[in-house]
Amino acid sequence: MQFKSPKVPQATILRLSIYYRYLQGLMINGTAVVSSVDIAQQTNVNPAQLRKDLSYFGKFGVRGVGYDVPQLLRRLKSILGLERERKMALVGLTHIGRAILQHEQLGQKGYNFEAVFDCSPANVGTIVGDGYTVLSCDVAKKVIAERGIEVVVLTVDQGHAQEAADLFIDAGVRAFLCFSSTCLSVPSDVFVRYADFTILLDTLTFSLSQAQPIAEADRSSTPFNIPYQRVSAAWGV
Amino acid sequence: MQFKSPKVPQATILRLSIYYRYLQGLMINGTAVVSSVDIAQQTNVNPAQLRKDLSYFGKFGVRGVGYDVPQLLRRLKSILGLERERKMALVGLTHIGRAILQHEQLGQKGYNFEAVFDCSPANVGTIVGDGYTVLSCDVAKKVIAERGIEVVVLTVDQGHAQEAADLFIDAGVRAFLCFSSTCLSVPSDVFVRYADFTILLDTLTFSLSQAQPIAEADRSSTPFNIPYQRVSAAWGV
DNA sequence: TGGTGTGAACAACTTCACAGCG
DNA sequence: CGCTGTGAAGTTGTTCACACCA
Repeated sequence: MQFKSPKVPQATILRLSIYYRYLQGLMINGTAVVSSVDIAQQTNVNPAQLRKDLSYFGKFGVRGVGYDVPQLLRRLKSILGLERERKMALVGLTHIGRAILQHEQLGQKGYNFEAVFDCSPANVGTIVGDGYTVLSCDVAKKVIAERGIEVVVLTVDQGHAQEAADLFIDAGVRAFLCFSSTCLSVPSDVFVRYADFTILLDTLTFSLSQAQPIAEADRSSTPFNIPYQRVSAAWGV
Repeated sequence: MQFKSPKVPQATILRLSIYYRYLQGLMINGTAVVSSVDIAQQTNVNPAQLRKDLSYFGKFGVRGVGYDVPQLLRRLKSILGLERERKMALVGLTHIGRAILQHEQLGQKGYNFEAVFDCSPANVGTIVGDGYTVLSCDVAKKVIAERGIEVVVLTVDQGHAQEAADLFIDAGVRAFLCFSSTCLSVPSDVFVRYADFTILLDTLTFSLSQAQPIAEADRSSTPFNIPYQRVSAAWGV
């Protein structure tokens, strides 16, 4: 069944993940069938958008009826590559790093930490979270290879992100979730996603200051003309 | 100096915030002048993109020279609405919530927590982080108004996000940074940004599974044709 | 000369509108 | 009759290429 594989927008993948979460909820409360309009409403998306998103990957629904929840869930799981568990490492014992280690939902979703690294000698050897012994970055290459780690969650201190990324790229890691506000420079076969929420705060601040045009004083700033909010925007754009 | 104010892409605001961070770094190490090519390289953006982004808001550079770092910083600060400090509240004492409270960079950037709320009676009244007394959600309306809180960081447990959002919308809050994976349903004058990094992990997983087309077995999945990586994509799209 | 500013060309993404089918 | 699936139309966003100016 070879599709002619038209280009899949990046934003589609993001939305697929959002649909997936909503469907998991439906599954739990026993809903069997759902329409594109319903999913779309609950995920702040245009119904046609949802159908188009799915259409990139095949046909999933029944005309006049809707989508079978368990079946669509399985298909999405397969598309997103979530059938296999993913082995991750956390690098950098910051506050956020420690919090992420304790995030129960990650395990439920098939994301498991196999190692925790930190470069500060004070932390190496201590035990954190659910019984992880903190490893030195010196053994990165060995441990990454031995434990088959594919994804690194980078929660190092400001300014050490690039250095750490280089180290783990050298160790063979090709996927990074980066929480610092530095932009990483990486080879083109390495994937990076940025999760620095202070950037999102800035966009909120911008929206707020546009919304209440003149606060107190001179503000010669024209209220700039911003297009309507789209879903992808709320997610970092 | 009334601009004709053409539409500003949402993605532009995001990038402005990223440029801002890079310029702060330049400022600290004393660089006086910078070119669009340099900023663009360090932020993984096309130089024309950077210039276009700025052009929505005026003219900032000197032809043949580049941009004056302190001056551009000031202008960006003004555009993003960062001149005034922003009062925030944190809602939900989860692990991530506690970590964010301790995030030093927020204060440096003008984002200050004025209150911490939690609905669990076990937490109310305890002291967390830098001396915050945890407040009950019952007093939300009063406290929000009294302290002039504009932004709520929502770190409640899965499933309580909508409920909490409704409560604080009623209390007058118009900007939310939401860490749970639920999509909120809010009036059109309320701004929401989502910071659920598990969605980003899913997009990483997708990319990984596309990159190594056939892992072990049957996988009838065609390697879908994904367009090149763009900056906004790495930020959640 | 060298780097900005920008209209115009291009590319990506979203929405419409309706055909098609259960 | 209702809801999916999808080409075509429309909209938004990015890149090019070059005029312009210190």
